Amino acid sequence: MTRTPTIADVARLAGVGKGTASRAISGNGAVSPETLARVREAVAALNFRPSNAARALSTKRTGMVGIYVHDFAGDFFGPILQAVDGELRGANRHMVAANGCGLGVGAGPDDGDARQRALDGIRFLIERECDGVLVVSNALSSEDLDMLWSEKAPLVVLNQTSPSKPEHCFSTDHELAGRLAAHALLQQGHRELACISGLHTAPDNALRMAGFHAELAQHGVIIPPSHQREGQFSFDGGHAAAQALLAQGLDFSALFCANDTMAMAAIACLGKAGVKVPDQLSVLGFDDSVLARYTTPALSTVRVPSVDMAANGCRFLLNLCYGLTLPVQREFPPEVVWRDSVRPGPHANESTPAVQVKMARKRSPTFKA
Amino acid sequence: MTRTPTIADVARLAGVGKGTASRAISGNGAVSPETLARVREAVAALNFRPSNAARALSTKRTGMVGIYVHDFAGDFFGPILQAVDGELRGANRHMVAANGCGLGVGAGPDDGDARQRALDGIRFLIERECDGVLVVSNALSSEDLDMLWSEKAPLVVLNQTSPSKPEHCFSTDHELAGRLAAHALLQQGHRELACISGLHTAPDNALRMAGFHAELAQHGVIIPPSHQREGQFSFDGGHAAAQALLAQGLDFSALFCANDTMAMAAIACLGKAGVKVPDQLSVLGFDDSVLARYTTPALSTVRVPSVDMAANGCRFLLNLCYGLTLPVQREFPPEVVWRDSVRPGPHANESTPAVQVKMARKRSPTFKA
DNA sequence: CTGAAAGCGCTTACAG
DNA sequence: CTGAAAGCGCTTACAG
Repeated sequence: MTRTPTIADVARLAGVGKGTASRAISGNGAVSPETLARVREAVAALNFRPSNAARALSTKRTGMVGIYVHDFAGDFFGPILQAVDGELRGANRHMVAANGCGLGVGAGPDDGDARQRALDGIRFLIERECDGVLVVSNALSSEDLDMLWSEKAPLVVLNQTSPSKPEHCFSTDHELAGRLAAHALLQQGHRELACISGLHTAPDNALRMAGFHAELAQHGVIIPPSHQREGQFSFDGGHAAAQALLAQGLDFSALFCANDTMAMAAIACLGKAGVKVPDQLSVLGFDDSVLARYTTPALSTVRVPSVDMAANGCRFLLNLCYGLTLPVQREFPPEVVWRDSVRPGPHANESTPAVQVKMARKRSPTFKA
Repeated sequence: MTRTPTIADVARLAGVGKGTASRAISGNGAVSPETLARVREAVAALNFRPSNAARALSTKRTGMVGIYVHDFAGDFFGPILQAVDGELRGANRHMVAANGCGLGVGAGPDDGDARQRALDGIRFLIERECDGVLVVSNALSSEDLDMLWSEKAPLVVLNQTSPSKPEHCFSTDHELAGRLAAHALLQQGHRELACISGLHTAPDNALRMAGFHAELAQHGVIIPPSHQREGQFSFDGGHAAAQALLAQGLDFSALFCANDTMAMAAIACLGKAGVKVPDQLSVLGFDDSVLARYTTPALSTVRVPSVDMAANGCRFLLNLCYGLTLPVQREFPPEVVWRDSVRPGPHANESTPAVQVKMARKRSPTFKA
């Protein structure tokens, strides 16, 4: 017969009941050693693979967990997907991914609003019967998350926190990270600054920039509105923002970009305009993505451990969905990494202002695993 | 009741049989307009969503198609995943992705061999009951593909061709693309060259480099072995290769890199070493990935329409698996795109050699859609 | 056009 | 420890 074998075939060949075969194969329920061996033999002989659909129907678990990201391209998401897929396969589950961009042939990345696309993408995953879903989006409010948390699939959010379910959120301290960025620039003697922020609607961006400006203000430096631009976290946006900044004249010695993608584009723009980085202008990135080591010059940046964050969030979800007890960790401290794009600035010889960055560090509360 | 509604609930509420409700909901089979309306109402009232698991069990289709890529990160794969996901969602199917890197927590990208990981990843997708699978790998031989094609799920391969099932392969003409690269450099007056190839085991790399060298040879230029390095298509590899090249002295005027990732890393390496691109050295990339516009200087490169390729391959698979008739196209001509990293070389004033690149262009045979 | 019934391939109480 | 039976929620011949 050419038909794919079912568990009934296995049972028959092994000379046992279907129930026993099932228990032997799935490992749920006791079977005698001899029976187990016979069933195993039959499985091997027939090259039997249990049907996931049938299993899903009777157990009400599909073994798949979904992940929603805004976008599959980009240096930020790739490594996260990689990490999640790794964890899942390690746990013998699998990943189904959705993103907020592709919704049919004609849809470009920008039609419809990002929030609705995120909601749709996540619901798609839930309707497809994922046992749990991971979301990394910056278009969702706390209320949106609350709504999502009331649906049937367990959901953990990455790169964002929410007061209502802090234990389901895995994020770095973006505010602290922003302070670290400010501190880095100040410490190098820069006080005339410009910055390119990400999407103004994104919570991580808001926290990051708030921390950045707060730390600056604490040391008496403020950035005039004309020197604050928004670059939507994209290459194009970063490039345009840098261009606009440049058009006003180069009366600042350092530029902070809210992610490495924009920093790379800014450097490209600067290069084209003939301004040397870091000789004439220092630029500091954010994320420490794969790009950062290989821009020209190599990017100094503040690193956030996004891969760890994703891996741990995923393990937490796995524990939640399948009753596992994988180790999960909740601290993902940002840190600045120095490469070649930031040089000492005009105020480098003044006494470095004392910084209280460390104060801002707070231990996160302990949760039941 | 808080139980999720089943089709039986819908049927009861609509006052019809389960079979009728099923026909009305799925659209398979005729139903009278009135019945249809009543069923629709019931569906809406109960917020009914059919169970995919149950459907899969009876129809033997899961509605998911798998895609295997070596790696989720990287500027090449991201846009491909994006395109495939878009096509699939447009067709109301969904994507499950696997990659060759993550196989459990401890596994790094380099343990085990790439071929085995590709085979495992693809089988994983098949066992998970994907209705079809898309593969983009450069670690598989024609024999491997033949073996895979004998398994149950229809499989289409991207970025590679195979003689046994050409209609199931969607690729650009890598050999021609390599010729184009050579032509571009020659035409700009470069005759002393160096190159960084990708993985030597990868078919696309082999074709590309063969075309490159063949075209060069046709015009009397050959690259000494010392000036040919291998960079595994990665940032790190490209950087190391550039470093090795530089260590030998700068006796060449242009460098060809077999992908943009390596080109970006090479530029970074060059920059660190104080050699100016393109003033002292021209560099030509390959792919025209998202990075190419934003390196410093912006990268001249040969573009391969990988997104089109992925989208069309996916549509072909969709047609195959679900009997659809989506339009599919099979020509993905490479072309060189000029930006700022290549400048006229020392032989720019000599008569440009006549190039026969166009000859190499061949129409692909026509297949039944 | 419609309903009743069988079946898809597993798992899981329930008896023994 | 094991078998027989019912059930998971759909779809699809089969009659009518």
